[in-house]
Amino acid sequence: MQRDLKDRLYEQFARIGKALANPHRIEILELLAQSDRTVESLASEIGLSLANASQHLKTLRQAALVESRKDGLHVHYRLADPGVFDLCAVIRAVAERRLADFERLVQQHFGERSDLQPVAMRDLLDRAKADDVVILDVRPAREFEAGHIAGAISMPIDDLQARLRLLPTDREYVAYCRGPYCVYADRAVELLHRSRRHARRLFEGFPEWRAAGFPVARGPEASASKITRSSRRAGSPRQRRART
Amino acid sequence: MQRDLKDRLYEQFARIGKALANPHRIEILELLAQSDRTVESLASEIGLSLANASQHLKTLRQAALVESRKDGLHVHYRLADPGVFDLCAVIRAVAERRLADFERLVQQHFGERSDLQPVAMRDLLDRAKADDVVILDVRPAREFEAGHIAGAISMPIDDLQARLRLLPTDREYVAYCRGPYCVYADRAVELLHRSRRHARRLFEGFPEWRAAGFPVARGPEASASKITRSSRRAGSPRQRRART
DNA sequence: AGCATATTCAAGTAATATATTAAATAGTTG
DNA sequence: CAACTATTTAATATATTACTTGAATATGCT
Repeated sequence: MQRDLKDRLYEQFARIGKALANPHRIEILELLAQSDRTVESLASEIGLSLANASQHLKTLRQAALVESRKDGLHVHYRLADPGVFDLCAVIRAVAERRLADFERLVQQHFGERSDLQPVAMRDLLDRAKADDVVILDVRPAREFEAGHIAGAISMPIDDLQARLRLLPTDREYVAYCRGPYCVYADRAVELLHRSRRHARRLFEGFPEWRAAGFPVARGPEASASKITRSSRRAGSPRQRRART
Repeated sequence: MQRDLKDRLYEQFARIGKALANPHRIEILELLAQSDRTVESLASEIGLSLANASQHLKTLRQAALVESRKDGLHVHYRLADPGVFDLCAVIRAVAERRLADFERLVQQHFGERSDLQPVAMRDLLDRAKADDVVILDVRPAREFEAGHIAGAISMPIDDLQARLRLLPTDREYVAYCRGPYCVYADRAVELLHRSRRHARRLFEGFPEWRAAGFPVARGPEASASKITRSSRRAGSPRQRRART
């Protein structure tokens, strides 16, 4: 009964599913959720051959999940719709809740992270409004420029060590990166702790922040030199807020 | 850098994606979003051989999207997590917005539906609170029992014609079914219109209602005989509300 | 024009997925 | 226990997918 119609509708849904049926393609989508990228840039970041990356992108384009724009020699790919990130996010959520293998993997590699008391998005928003915290975007500059948490300062993880002296020691820092399983923010927090600064990471990454509808900004700007010392108690970090 | 970890994480995500890479498996998931079902029941509804249905269910179980429970001769399958319906919903949303083929298909088969002015979930909730409308669940009784919109009356589409006389002519009706592309509610509205009753369909279906957090109920109950005639103007349907 | 670079395309192969058929298992009924 | 039903498993043919390699295309630069 209506079999033909149903088959055709579900065939369309499965086009999306098929595009998500490969680990490298999901990784491509999550990278594109940070910023546009060229084929070569995606291939080298993920460790794919150029031809292979190009083929995956073709698959994704045929499923209408990405779009491309030609710019001279380069072809820039981008997500076709904010809903594409939702796809990744829901897959991740289900994997977290349901896949024992996934949980084990996370436990092995991020088990110690709970000691670092990641900050929730809502809490960060409140503290940012109170100008209570310095938000550090530790992703590559290109991704910061494509979109970042409003008020954040670009401090790519590779430059952080060299630029530490720009960061007053009496402020509190929250670092964020690409997502909950990206280690950039962990490394940043580690570096900041080593230099006796108070720092935590945002639990999520920028795409989750944007998807939640929290304030974002675009473009370069906000050099670290703008960070002022704490106006509250010069020389000593303010009391840590209680978090449960 | 951290390639090995990333590969393993994305491999897990892709397990979910692979499970969604087949039209019949997506259809199985959407059916299970209505109610638990046995293998045989799924196979016959979808038009699959038993062995084939069993294999698809095995795939879904290995991706931890469904669980099974043995009951005598039968094995009942159910969604493993509410997030699994979210997967279907997000895929559908992306298909609707991005796939031209899908849009064309919908236009061809449901193009005339906009004439019927489907009711939005929010509007239905408001009107239900005001006891302004009779909500008819036109899915099979089994699905109604597994969960339905709070206050709805079970009126399976196959019985509707025979039970029409139980429905006062001076009330307004909203019929709903499995989802936006299920035709049961369309047929119900058509039958009700033919018998000069005022009726519209809910745009979405029960799983969307539940996922939105609107009030639901379980179990049999609520026979049609409980429907009272309108207390406002006996004999004539009340004025239609303006909808834009 | 000639060369370099970025990307796509085409062909081939290995691996994986799908559906069919037949056989095996497990539980129920008489 | 035999007959029956629901489900799973196994075996197989076919189709699809993933990655590699090498060639083709397209653009920009000198």
